[in-house]
Amino acid sequence: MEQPVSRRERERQARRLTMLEAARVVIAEKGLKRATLDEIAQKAEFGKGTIYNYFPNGKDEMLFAILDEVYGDLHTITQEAFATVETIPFRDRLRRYVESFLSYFMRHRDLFVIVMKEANRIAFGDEESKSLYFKHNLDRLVAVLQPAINDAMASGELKPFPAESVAHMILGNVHGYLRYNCVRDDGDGDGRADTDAEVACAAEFLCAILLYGMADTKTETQTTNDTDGAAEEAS
Amino acid sequence: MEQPVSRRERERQARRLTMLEAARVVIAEKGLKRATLDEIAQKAEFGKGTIYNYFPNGKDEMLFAILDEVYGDLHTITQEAFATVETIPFRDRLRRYVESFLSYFMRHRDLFVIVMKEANRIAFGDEESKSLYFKHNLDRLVAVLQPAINDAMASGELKPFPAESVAHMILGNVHGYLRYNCVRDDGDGDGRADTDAEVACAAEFLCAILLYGMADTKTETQTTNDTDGAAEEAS
Amino acid sequence: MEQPVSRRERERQARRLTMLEAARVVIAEKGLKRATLDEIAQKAEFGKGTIYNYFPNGKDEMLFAILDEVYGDLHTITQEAFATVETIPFRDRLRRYVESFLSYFMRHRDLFVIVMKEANRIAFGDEESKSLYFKHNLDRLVAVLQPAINDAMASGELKPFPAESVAHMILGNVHGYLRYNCVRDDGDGDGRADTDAEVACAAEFLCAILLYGMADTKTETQTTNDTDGAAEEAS
Amino acid sequence: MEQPVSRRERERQARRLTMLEAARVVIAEKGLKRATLDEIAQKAEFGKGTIYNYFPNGKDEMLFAILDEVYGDLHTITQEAFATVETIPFRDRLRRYVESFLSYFMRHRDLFVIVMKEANRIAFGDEESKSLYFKHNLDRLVAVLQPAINDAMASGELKPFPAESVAHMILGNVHGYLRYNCVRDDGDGDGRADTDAEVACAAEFLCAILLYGMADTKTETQTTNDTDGAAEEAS
DNA sequence: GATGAATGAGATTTCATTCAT
DNA sequence: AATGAATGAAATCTCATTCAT
Repeated sequence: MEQPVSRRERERQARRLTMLEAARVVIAEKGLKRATLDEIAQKAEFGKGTIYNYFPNGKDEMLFAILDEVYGDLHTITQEAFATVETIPFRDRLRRYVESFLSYFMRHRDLFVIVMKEANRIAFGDEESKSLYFKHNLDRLVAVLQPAINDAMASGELKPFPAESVAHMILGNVHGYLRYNCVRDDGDGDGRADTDAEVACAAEFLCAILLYGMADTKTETQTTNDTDGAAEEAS
Repeated sequence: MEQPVSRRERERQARRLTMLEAARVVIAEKGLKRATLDEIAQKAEFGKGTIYNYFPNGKDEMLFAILDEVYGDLHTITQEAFATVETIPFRDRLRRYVESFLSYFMRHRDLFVIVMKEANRIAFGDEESKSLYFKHNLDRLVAVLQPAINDAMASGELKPFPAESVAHMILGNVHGYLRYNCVRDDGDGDGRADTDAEVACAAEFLCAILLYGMADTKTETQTTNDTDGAAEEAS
Repeated sequence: MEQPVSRRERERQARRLTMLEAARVVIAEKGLKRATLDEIAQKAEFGKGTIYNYFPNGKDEMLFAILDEVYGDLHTITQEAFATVETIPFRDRLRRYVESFLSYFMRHRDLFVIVMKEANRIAFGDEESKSLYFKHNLDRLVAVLQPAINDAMASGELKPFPAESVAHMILGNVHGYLRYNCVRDDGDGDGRADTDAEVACAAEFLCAILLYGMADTKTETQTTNDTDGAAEEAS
Repeated sequence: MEQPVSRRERERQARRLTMLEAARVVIAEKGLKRATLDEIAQKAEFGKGTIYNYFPNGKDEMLFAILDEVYGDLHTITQEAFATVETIPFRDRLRRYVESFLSYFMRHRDLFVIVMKEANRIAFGDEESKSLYFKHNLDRLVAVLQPAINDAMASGELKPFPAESVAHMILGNVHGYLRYNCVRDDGDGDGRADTDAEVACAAEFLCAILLYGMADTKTETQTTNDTDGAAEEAS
């Protein structure tokens, strides 16, 4: 990361970024299929041939370069929340994590749109190497979450569910909330002002349910025992 | 459904189904874009032109016919679980619902794959009429869930969260679990034998967390109050 | 024409006419190529297959059946004006002829549109048998005009130009006027009221120039001699 | 026309012309509909895609590019004959004009065939923007003729008919003669030798009748008065 | 290294014609 | 005799990729 790079190399990287920026905008707007290399090249202000010098496999390679960045960022966010050895309770870490995650995609809506449009399509597609890419990146996130979850279970802060399933559930709910939110106010360029508050509120809601559930146990305490039983059964 | 239909009409419907069946297989395998009408027609053993007699707008119309069926089924499943006036507790209804929902897609894996591949791509696409289709169908499901949730909140069975958000969260988690499961054992045609047990187990897990959370409140009861506060704040 | 025909045969003819009527409307509106047999069959309220029973060669045969009728009518009109042995001057016959001809197509605008759209296209096309059809029908009209023109030349009423060229020029000018007129007020469904007057006026104009020219010979009588010379040279 | 153009641009124009040349041949032979882009591309020795780079709207755009050239040439011919301020009599201008006009299409038989086949079909078609194209180009020619006709009427050389109708009649007769001629010796590649003489002869004939009519007024001068009356009535 | 013109495989769509009912 | 569902050849148009300049 810190190695000395030639001016030439730095310029090359700058051009790569310009191209990816253009690809991001066009792919987010039209989807991978309808985004044409012509349009990306035009927006990037490079010749079509030049794009191929930087991304020999064309659009696909650009998409994965964009996804690399996204998953890299998410990995960093996840590590910042869970990888450090701190003594703060899991529930606070979770809250902070959910907030960073939501905030990241609220700030990069176009990246989220790209992920939504293309990730599942490719992940469920018949090109195994590509679908493994997503499995692998998801696993990397889970691998960061899992130890923290195990620790919290060991310390009695969390019920003893399968840690991997819990990790997926956390990720799935963040993802799900963003989807819900994107569909909801699709298109209205609402002020960034209330976004932070909105994110905080959403994180509050998600953590509340994930941690304590939606059932009101003050009135029906008799079901608590069943729950614990379930926790031990779950695969 | 029970009205007398002409033989002609019955045959027409049968051919439609044959075509949709072929489309389902091909689209699930290749995704909408890479599925060609030629291949669908070939698999259905009809001429390409015949497909156009039944689906004048081609592949797109076939996709939406398939989705209509899926969303119709999901609506039925949702109504069966929540629309009836019964006195059984919400948590049991939820459990039954989650199980039916999971079971439906476990039995129709290809439909789930199609939904995963195409629904988000279209829902986030720039053709408004099409993206509204998904918003509309999601709203229909929520509309069935919401009254049941409100009732359960009124009776004190559920905490007072915003019912719509709760509904979305339930749907999102079922969806998320299926995604997780599909990615996991993608491709291996494992025996149907343990599927029912697997579904029951997954439903157990999802309901456990959704209803009672992952936090072990026996050891840290002091946070319960925060939770209730959150419930009232959430948008 | 007057032979006894079976009811069966009469009904067959009636259906033929219904079909041609529909074809006329559709072909006039869309042109032969864009007129589909589906649309013609629908408008005629017959099955597509039935059309083929009556016109085994499809659209093309229908077009030629329509043209047969048109050229038949034009032939009749031409004969009515020129084939009878009368002693009225040529200029009066011409005037009457031009008026009938214009009137015919003013009353059957759709037929004229069909002729304009398709006749030249086919006449100049590479299917010899079809282009001969038009040559033949034009020749039939010329064959009626020519003797009358020769007579008028013999009697000194017309200058001695080649009769065939004169015949074509007459037909060409009637045709040209209709074209001009159709392009001019294309689409406005103007009242039929002034149509007769309009036709009379147009006939007057055409005959005036064809017979006496546009040059004002009262002021420049010296050119008259050249003219006669030309008349003898022309092929 | 004389501005310095880059080599690149010159080559682009050359390729455009090669493509149009191929299109001209194929469209003249088969007509617009039966001419396929495949065949045009093959004849031009370019890939199909390349044609679309130069003519994004395909065959149609090529046809109109050809027609643009034709109508441009006709406009030039018309201006050369009538737009200059000269003192030569109208009848001589007309003679020269008719000769140039006929000569142009005799030298470019394929262009005339294209005009005959497609112009009326489109002009009478239901796409208004396209039919207006022909109306507009005809009007441009009339606009050049009309002032010259008005001048000739003012100076007493022509009888006072409506100038616009006279202009259309002139154009219509040239057009009509070409049509007649084309139909007549369709296909025989007769020597160019006698073509000039033929054109001169045809021009002589057309002008003779247009200017002085076909009636022999030496024997029946009594009708002259009627004629002048008609001239003033005509619309 | 940058460029963009050229390419043609491949997809969609139309519709005249056939033929079993 | 009437029908219209089935057919597939044929045409258009797109766009990822190549490669000479």
